[in-house]
Amino acid sequence: MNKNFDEPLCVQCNQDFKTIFHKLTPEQLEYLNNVKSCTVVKKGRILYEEGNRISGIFCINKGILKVYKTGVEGKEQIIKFAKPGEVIGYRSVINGEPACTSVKILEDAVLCHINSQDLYHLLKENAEFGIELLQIACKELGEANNYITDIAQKSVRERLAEILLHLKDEFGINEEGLINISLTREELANIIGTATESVIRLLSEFKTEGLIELQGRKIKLIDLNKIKKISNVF
Amino acid sequence: MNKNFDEPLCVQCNQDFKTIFHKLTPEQLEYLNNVKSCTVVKKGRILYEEGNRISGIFCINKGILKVYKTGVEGKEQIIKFAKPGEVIGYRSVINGEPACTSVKILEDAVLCHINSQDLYHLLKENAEFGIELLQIACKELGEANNYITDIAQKSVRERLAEILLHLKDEFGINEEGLINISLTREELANIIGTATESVIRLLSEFKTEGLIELQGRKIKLIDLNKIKKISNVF
DNA sequence: CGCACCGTTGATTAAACTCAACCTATGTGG
DNA sequence: CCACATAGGTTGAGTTTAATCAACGGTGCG
Repeated sequence: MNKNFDEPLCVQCNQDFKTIFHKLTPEQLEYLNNVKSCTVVKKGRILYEEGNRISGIFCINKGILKVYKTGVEGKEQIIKFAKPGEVIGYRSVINGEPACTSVKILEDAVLCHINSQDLYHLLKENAEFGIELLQIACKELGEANNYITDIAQKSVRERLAEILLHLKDEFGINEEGLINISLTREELANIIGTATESVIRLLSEFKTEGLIELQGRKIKLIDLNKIKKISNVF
Repeated sequence: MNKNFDEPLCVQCNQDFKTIFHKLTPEQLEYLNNVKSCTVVKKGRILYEEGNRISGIFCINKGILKVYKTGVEGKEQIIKFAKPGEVIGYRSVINGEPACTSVKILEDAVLCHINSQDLYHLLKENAEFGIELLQIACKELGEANNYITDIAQKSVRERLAEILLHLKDEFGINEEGLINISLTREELANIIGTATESVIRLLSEFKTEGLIELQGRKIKLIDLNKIKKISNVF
């Protein structure tokens, strides 16, 4: 962990990304700024693993994180990605349980750690903040429920189309129209719950059908309407 | 909606089931008792449907409810069951969104409705209560994440074994050892995300293998260890 | 250079879905 | 009271989807 960098200020970060902390009073935000501790974490590092006890939550100032579970025979299931402005680890902290997911850094990150006690201090002092966190949890819960229904009912082809649309919405596209996240074929497979080979085959099908363009790990969506149609979302 | 019955008292219900309200002060519990409105709802009735605006949450005093989403081509995906002491609908209320699930009464129920405003009143007055609700949401979120991993990675056989164990844990067994919930084969299929016929075939396989006994819709688990082994949970 | 990781393609296999038929119990209306 | 409709349960056959297995090429790195 490297400390030779400019620690982000909570006030600034909160403005840039609209975090869960935006209902804090200026004094509370200042408190948060004092108690947090920031670190730079390099791509490829594992932040924590399923089963670890974690001492607090992480607020992301920079980078992209992969949150995943390890299922049958070590196969990874990606639960979500986290990006600047988002917090991870709150589920375990709130329930006082070991982490139920592992977290890996996909892109060099700046993370701020907030101790459980400090988090609870804020939660008890400011009910609005609690409601804010509750809203985040409920949003994730809704997404999880949607995803359960998708995996249970849709074909791999439908799910891949849907995930491509999600990734575009979540990470946006660059000047060339490529989605701003680099995932291996295996990672794509581990989001939608299929085999790597199936993803490869479907991607090249999509490509020959003129729906997408591929540049290594970067994907460009060409025919959004057809992709939407395939994905079966309304 | 029938009003000719003894409305449950929040104090009593809270003792019997340890609800999310157990961190309320006696005064707040009395407040809750005054603002809630109770109804008897018969088996088979639909409480609300996906897309409906709901005006508050429901606390279950009696009965069993099925919470489900409607997926591709109208196929139902069961998200969870709710039983006495639990609350439903909070996700939509907290996020100010229409319901993302439908709810059907599986067994005659007594439900208490709490308005959004009254809920928010309590949330703002008592931060501990907010944390309590947050804990429920986080617990459900953890379960949902587990379930995503299961559906994505396990076979139908494994999932059926797992669900049977879950149902036993959640609803318990009667004097004869039968699990205390009656589900159609189709409903079982709609939990694990498979076809009705597959459930039927697997149940009769389990039966011939001596793992379970069947009495209509009631199921008795005989060889717990083997079922656990099949389910792949540790 | 040689190893490790990733991506790709083909062939084969297995799991599970779909379709169809039929049975039973239950309830309804004439 | 019977005839019929409905819903749920079961079984078999055939088909489809996607997983698995295997081989191979490219790339980057110590």
